[in-house]
Amino acid sequence: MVMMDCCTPVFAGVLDVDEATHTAGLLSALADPVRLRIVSMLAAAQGGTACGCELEAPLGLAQPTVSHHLRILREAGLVVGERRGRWVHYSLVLERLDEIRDALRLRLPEPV
Amino acid sequence: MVMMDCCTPVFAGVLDVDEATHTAGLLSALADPVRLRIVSMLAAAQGGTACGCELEAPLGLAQPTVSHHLRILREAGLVVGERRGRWVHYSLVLERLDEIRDALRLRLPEPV
DNA sequence: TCGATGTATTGATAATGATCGATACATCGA
DNA sequence: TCGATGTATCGATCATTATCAATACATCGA
Repeated sequence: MVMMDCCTPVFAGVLDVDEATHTAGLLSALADPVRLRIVSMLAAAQGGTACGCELEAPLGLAQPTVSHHLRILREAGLVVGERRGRWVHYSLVLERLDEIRDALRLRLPEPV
Repeated sequence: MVMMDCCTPVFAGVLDVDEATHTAGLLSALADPVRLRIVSMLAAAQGGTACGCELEAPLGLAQPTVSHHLRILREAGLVVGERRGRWVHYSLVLERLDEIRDALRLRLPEPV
């Protein structure tokens, strides 16, 4: 059996660098155990909202660390923070989570 | 208006550390522009399969770098590699992608 | 067996990121 | 206005990671 060539490269519909970078940015914001737990805490909280001060103890992390993670989630558009008095109440942006799930729904080519 | 307390912390059903670490590991494997493009290339390739040598040129990366990314995808269970002669043909593990998408489907609490 | 080709590993380097103490900023109650 | 409390930023440190040259390993064709 002669094997001169590998296989025929057909890369139609492949993510370009910009699309891939954008999606990777969203995924990176979620690809951390602490931030996943924050997201699940916000999803489980009454009204889908919690203030940062509530997160430190269950996460077992210092306040600047929690603030750091909330900032990353905020800059990725996964959460929004609304100040109410001394506290900032964070809530999920479900549309952004849906966007991530949609980005992972690959369009496979038709079987030949 | 008196504001002595923040809000009532109710964190039932929150991801524990092990679950969060596992999901974060899967997400980290995808949270890279190069690896997202590799995944989309495999999804678009004939038969859902491509060999590593095909990826270097369109990605514009050196061979060890592509091999590095394929290894990360492989160790995360997102792709499998099958050697055929000199070449290793990689294909997607769609079940693993579904697992990620399912992990991002949050179970929101019932409205009160 | 030998040279060619595809793949994996090693080692080094530069960049990114997680963490926290210290500190500054914002808002409330008194 | 002042002290208390929640939040954000700064600076430093340590760990992780993306990249590639060099090299080793695997397989094919001759």
